[in-house]
Amino acid sequence: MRFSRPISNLITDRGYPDMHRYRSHTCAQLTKANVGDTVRLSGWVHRVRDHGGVLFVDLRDHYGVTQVVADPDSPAFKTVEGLRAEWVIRIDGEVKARTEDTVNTNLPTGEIEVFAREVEVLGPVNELPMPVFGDQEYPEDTRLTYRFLDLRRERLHKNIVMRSKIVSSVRRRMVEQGFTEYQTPILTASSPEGARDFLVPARLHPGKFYALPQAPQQFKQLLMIAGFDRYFQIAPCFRDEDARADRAGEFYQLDIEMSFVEQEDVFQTIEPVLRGLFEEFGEGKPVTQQFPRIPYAEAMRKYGSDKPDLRNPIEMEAVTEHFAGSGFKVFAGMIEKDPKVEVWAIPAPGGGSRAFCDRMNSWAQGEGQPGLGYIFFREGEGAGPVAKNIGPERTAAIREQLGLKDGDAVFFVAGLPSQFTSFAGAARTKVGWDLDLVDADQFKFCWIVDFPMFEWDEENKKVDFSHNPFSMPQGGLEALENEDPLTINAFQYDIVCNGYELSSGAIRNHRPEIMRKAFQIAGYDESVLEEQFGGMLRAMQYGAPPHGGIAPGIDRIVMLLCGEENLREVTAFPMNQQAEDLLMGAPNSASARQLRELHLKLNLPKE
RNA sequence: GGGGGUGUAGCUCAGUUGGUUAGAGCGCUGGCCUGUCACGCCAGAGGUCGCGGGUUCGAGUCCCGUCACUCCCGCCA
Repeated sequence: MRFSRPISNLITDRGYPDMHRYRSHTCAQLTKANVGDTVRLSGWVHRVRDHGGVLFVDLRDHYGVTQVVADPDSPAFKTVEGLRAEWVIRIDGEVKARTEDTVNTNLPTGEIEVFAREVEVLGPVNELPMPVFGDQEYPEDTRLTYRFLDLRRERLHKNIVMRSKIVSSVRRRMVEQGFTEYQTPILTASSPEGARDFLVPARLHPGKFYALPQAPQQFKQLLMIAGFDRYFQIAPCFRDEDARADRAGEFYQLDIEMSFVEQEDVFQTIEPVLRGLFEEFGEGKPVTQQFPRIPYAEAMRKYGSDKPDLRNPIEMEAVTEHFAGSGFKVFAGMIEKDPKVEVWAIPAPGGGSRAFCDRMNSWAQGEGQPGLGYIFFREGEGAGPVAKNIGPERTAAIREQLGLKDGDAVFFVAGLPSQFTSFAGAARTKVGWDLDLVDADQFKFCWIVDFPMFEWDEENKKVDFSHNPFSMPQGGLEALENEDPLTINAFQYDIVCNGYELSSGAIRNHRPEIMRKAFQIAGYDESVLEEQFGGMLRAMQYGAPPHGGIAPGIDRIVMLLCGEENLREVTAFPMNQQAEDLLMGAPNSASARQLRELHLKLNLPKE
C-alpha cells in the first residue's frame, strides 16, 4: 500500500496508521494523482445523498469539498447512513478515480472520490436553525445569533477570507510605500471628531471615564511630531452613533499620516495604494487611473453630493436665467423674491416620455417635495406644462445649454441650493439608475477637495468648524485674520468611490497661533482649547513638522470589493442595527459588585 | 427621537371580498432506492397567523395600540 504525502505543510503525515490524528489532506487537495492512496480527511458533512445501496457524503472544510462514498462493502456503511448535515467527522479511506460519466467538473476534486473505510464522529449536531448548504436567505437576527453557522456558508466565508487578503495587501502596499505600522491606545481621552464617544469608567479614578478612540487622530499627529515620518495602522475606531448599512459603531480605518507633505503628496502616495488594491481584488472591473480632483462646491453643484457616484454620467447645471421673468410663475416668482434662489436642471438622456416624467414627479412627491418640474423633447420641441409656460425660445435655450435631443428629458428643482441640493442629488441618482445610464461594473474614484473650513451653525447661530479643528486653513493665518470665515477653505479632502465616502483626510494645522485663531473664530474660549487639546497644543510648541494624512475605511473598501451593500456581510461578528451582539449577548448588565467597584449607580429611564 | 417596509410551520413564502379543517417548497422524522452531486419516490410530524385590545354572528384578513427586525431621516467630520 502506498502512503500519501501531505501537500500542505500545515499537516504532518506520520504515515498510516500513524497518520495525523485528524487529517492527511484537506478537502480541496486530492486529485487523480492521489488515486490509490489511503487518506484521512476531517470536516463537516455538507450534504448526504442516500441511494439505499450507495451513500454519498460531501465533506467540507475551509479549503473545499470532497465526495466520500460508501456502499454495503464498506465497514463504515452503517455509520455513514446515520450522518446528518454539519456533523463534524473524520474519515479514513481510499482515493478512487471516478468513472468518466460520474466526474463532477464543478468541483476541483471532482475527478476522484474517497471510499470510506472508517468514520469517526467528532461532533454531532442538534437540529439546525439554518442550513449551511444552499443560498436561501435567512432573517438577520437568526444569522447573527448563529453567526458561526452563517460564517460556514460559502458567500460569507469567502467575504471574510477576502477581507483578510485585502488587509494583508494593504499592509504590504503601505510598507512598500515606506510606511511603518504603529499602534495607539484603545483606552484614551475624548477626541474632537464630533461623534458621541463610547465611555469606559475608570475604576482607579471615581467619576472619570476613558473614551474609546473615534480615530487615532491626535496620536498619529503626535507620532509625526515625534519624528516617525510615515505612519499607518489598521486602526479600530469607535463612534456611539446609530448604525446604517454602511456605518457601524466600531469599524477599522487604514489610518495614515505623513510628515513634510502637501496635499498633492498625500494624493500621489495614496492613489496607487487604492488603485492597486482595487485592481488586485476588483475582478477585472475597470478602476479610475487618475483620480479627478473635484472641489467640494463643484461636487455639490454638479452632483448634489459631496460623495458623488461618478458611474452616473449625469451632471446638473443651473438654468436660473431661463426661468427668471418667464411664464412659469412658480419659479419666476421665487427668483424675483430672493436673489439667492436658483433653478437647477437634471438632464435625463433617454427619459423623454410622459410616463417616465410622471413617475419621477410622483417619486418626488413621495420624497416630500411639491413635485418635480420637467420638459421632455420630441419631434424637435419641448413638451409638458413647464415648456408651455416658458415658451419655445426659453425651452430651446435650456435644450441648447444641456445638449439634449429628442427622446431626452430634463427635470427642474428650484429654491435655495442649500435646501434642495440633497434632494436634487437623490433625483440625479434615481434618473441615472432608472434610465440605466449607470455602468455598475467599475470603480470610479475621485478626490473631493477644498472643503469649507467653517460653516454656519443654524442651531446655535454661530460659525463652527465644519470638519475637525485640526485642518490647515487655506491661506493660513492671513486668511483667518482677513477673510470672511465662511469663504475660507481647508486643506481637507475626501476619497469617494462609487458614491461611498471611503475616507477623509487633511493637511493638519501644525502652528499653535493658527490653531488659536481658528478656535477664536469658531467662538471657543482659549481655555477650551487648553483644556481639550492641551497635549496637542503643547506638542505644537516644541517643533511640529508640517504633516497631513488620511484614513480610508477598511470595512467600506472590503464591502465594495466583495460587491456587498452592507458592512455586516464583510464583518465576521457584527452587531445588529441596535448595536447588540446577538451571539455573545452584548451589551449586558453589570453585576452589583462591578458597579460598586466602578463607583457607578444606575439611573435608568422610566418605562 | 421620527418615517417607510416586514412579521403566517425551523426557514422562504402563498393565503382572494372577513366565512368550514390555514397551504406549498425547503428542512426535519420514518420507509423505499447501487452513481448521485439542488439525487429521486412514498408517508408523517410540525402553527397562540409577533403580542394586546377592538369591530363583527365570524378576523391571518378590518381598526387601535404595542413589540421585534430592517431600510432611511435625525445623528455620524
